[in-house]
Amino acid sequence: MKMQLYEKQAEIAKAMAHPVRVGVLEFVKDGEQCVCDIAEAVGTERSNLSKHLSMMVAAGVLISRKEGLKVFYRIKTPCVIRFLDCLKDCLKEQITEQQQLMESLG
Amino acid sequence: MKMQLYEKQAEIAKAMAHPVRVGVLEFVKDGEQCVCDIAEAVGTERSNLSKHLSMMVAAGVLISRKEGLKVFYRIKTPCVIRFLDCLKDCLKEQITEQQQLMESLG
DNA sequence: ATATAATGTGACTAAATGTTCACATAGTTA
DNA sequence: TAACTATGTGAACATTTAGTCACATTATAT
Repeated sequence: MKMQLYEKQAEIAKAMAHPVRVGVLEFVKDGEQCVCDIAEAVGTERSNLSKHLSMMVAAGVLISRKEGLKVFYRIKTPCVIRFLDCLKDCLKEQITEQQQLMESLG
Repeated sequence: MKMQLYEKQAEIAKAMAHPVRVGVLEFVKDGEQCVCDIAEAVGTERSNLSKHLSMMVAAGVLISRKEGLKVFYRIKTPCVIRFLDCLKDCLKEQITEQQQLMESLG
């Protein structure tokens, strides 16, 4: 029972557990963007990016909207943005810690 | 440059991107626990768990302390707990959304 | 209707991750 | 010292994930 919840949570975490996907989230977090612009921003092949995007949709962190030829992706819920911020906070703490190590080294 | 930051963030997210690891975090989040108790709580082989634990230490989300025969693991920084809470919030939102779908189905 | 543009898909290969087993290590107790 | 307990490690294998290519699909414009 618990295990099912853990699996679901792991699936959401996986949707952010790749540098390309973190880049996508960063790029779309302030508003929807089309695939072509996302591709340019994160520097990835279209077909590869397509797969990252569709798994992020499957995991429930992104949703898409079609308009003419283009498909726009955006973050699905505010909690994904908070999640992303938490990730950055964790990273900041790690960097701060390393700086303190540096300083104590003299 | 940005890519390096994304990789670091992805590494932290990876540390939570597995059901066993989510279970570990849940189990140790209120205080340190020894490997034997963690193993029992998440129901995993020791050697397998050992590897999950050491990668979580490498990613900077856990730290360990040795006392006699036992090794205790605990969450390294408060932001990891917030991170975990975000994950649960995301899951809750998804479940709520599904419930609404159910209801609109009648 | 044809050509063009943006995106997605399927099949395949490559790479990373997870799992298991047998064994190693470190500390403890008799 | 010998036996025991808790944990970690290395090698092998299995599984999952990522990346690439050629091609399919959908919408637009000529």
